[in-house]
Amino acid sequence: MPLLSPSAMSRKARTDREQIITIAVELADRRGVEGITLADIATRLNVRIPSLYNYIAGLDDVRRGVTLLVLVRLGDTLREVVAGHSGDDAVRALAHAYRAFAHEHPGWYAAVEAAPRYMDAEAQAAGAQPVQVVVSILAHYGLQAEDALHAVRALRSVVHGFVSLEVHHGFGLALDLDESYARLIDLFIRGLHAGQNGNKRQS
Amino acid sequence: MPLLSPSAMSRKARTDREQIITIAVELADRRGVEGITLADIATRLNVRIPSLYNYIAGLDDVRRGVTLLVLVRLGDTLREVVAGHSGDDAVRALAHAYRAFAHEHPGWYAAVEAAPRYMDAEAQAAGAQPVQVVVSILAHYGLQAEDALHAVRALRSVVHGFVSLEVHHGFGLALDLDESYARLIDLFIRGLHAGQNGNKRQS
DNA sequence: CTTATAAACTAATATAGTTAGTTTATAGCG
DNA sequence: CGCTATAAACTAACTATATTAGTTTATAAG
Repeated sequence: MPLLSPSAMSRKARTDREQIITIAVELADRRGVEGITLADIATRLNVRIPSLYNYIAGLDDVRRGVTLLVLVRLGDTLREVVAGHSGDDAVRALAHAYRAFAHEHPGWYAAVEAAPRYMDAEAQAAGAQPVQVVVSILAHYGLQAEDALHAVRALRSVVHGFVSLEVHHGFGLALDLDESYARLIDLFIRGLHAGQNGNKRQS
Repeated sequence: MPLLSPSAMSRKARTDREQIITIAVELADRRGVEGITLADIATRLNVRIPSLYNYIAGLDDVRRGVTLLVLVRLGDTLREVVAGHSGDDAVRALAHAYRAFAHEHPGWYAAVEAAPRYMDAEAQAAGAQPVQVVVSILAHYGLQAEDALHAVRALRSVVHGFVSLEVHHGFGLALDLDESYARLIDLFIRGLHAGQNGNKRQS
C-alpha cells in the first residue's frame, strides 16, 4: 500500500520520498530544519512513523533533502531578481532579495544557515546556485580570478552576517533595520570601488 | 547532601548552580550549547539527573547560564585585545580576536550565535559587552550618534558573517581564508573612510 | 489463483528531558 | 543529646523523540 494514491506501483519510492520532503519543507518553513519531526510528517500522511523508513534513511536524510530543495529555491529567487540588473544595482537587488527571502521564510533560511551540517561539500555543490549568482554579478566589476572569489566571500559575509543577526534578533537597539542594511550595502559597494585600483592590502 | 563538599549548608544553591554551569560550559566548548545534556552533567557530578533540578529550572536554564558566561568571556577577550589600539588598528585587532575566539572555541561561538534563542533582550544586555567594545572603537572615527550605531551593526555583520560561514564550513572553494578575511576587513575600513564625508546614501 | 514483494503495521529499544513523590542526612534548636 | 524542619538526594514513572526488527497485508504480475 503506497502512502496515498494506489496508482502506479513500481518504482514509486522516488515519488513518495518527494512527498515526504515536500511536507518536511512546509514544516521547516515554520519551525526550521531542526524543528522537523517524523511524528508530524507521519500524522500529515495518516501513517505510522516507521512506515516512513520505507522511503527515507532517517531524519537527517529528510533534513538533507529539505536543505537541498531550499538551497535551490533561494538560488532560483536570487537569479530571477538579479536578472536585468548589473553593477551596483545588481548588488543592491541581490542583497535585498536575500534579506527578503529570510524574512518571508525564516525556517528556510535556518536551513540555508545549517546547510553544511547536513550536506557535504559535493552535495552542496548541487545547490550552490546562490554562489554562482554572486560570481556573475561581481564579474562586471572587472575583478580578476582570485580577487573575484575573495569579493564573493566578502559579499556573502556581509549579507549573511546582517540577515543572520537580524532574524535571530541579535540587534538589540531600537534603530531602523532597513536603514542599517542599506548603509551596510552602500559601505560594501564603496569599499569595492575604493579597492578597484590597488586591491592589495597595505600591511 | 550537597552536590560535592559538605561544607557550608545554607544558601548553597547559588554555589552548586555555578558548579553545574561551569561543567556545562566545558561541555559546550566541545559540542556547542545544543550539545549539552543533563546526563553528562549528572555523570560528571556523580549524581542522578533529577538531582540537578534542585539547582536549575531545566536544560534551557543551563543553556541560558552558559550563554551569559560565554558572552562575558568574549566581551572580556575583545576588550583586552582592543585596549591600546585605536582607529584602523583597533578594528583589525578586534576582527582578528573575534575570529580567533571562534576558532579556539567553536562550541562557545555557537553559543554566541544562538544567544538570542535563550536570552531575552534584557538578559542579553548583561552580556552585551562585545557591542560596547565596538562602539568605543568606532567613536574614534568621528561618527555621530546614529551613524555610529549603524556602523556598529555593519562591523558586527561583517565580522560575524565571515566567521559564521567559515566555522560552519560554508565556504566551499579551496581559497585562503586568512587572505579572504583580511581583504574583507580592509574593504570594510575603506568603505568607512570613503563614507566619512557624505555618509548619506545616494538613492 | 497463486505468489512474490512492496508497504504498511506492531512491538520493542534507546536516548532525551521532566515531574512526582519518597527517603535521608544534617543543621539548628530546645 | 535528641528532636525536628528541611535541603538535597533518590527512585519511579511519564513524555517525546528516533530507530530497528519482525510481522502482516494488500496487490501486481504471472
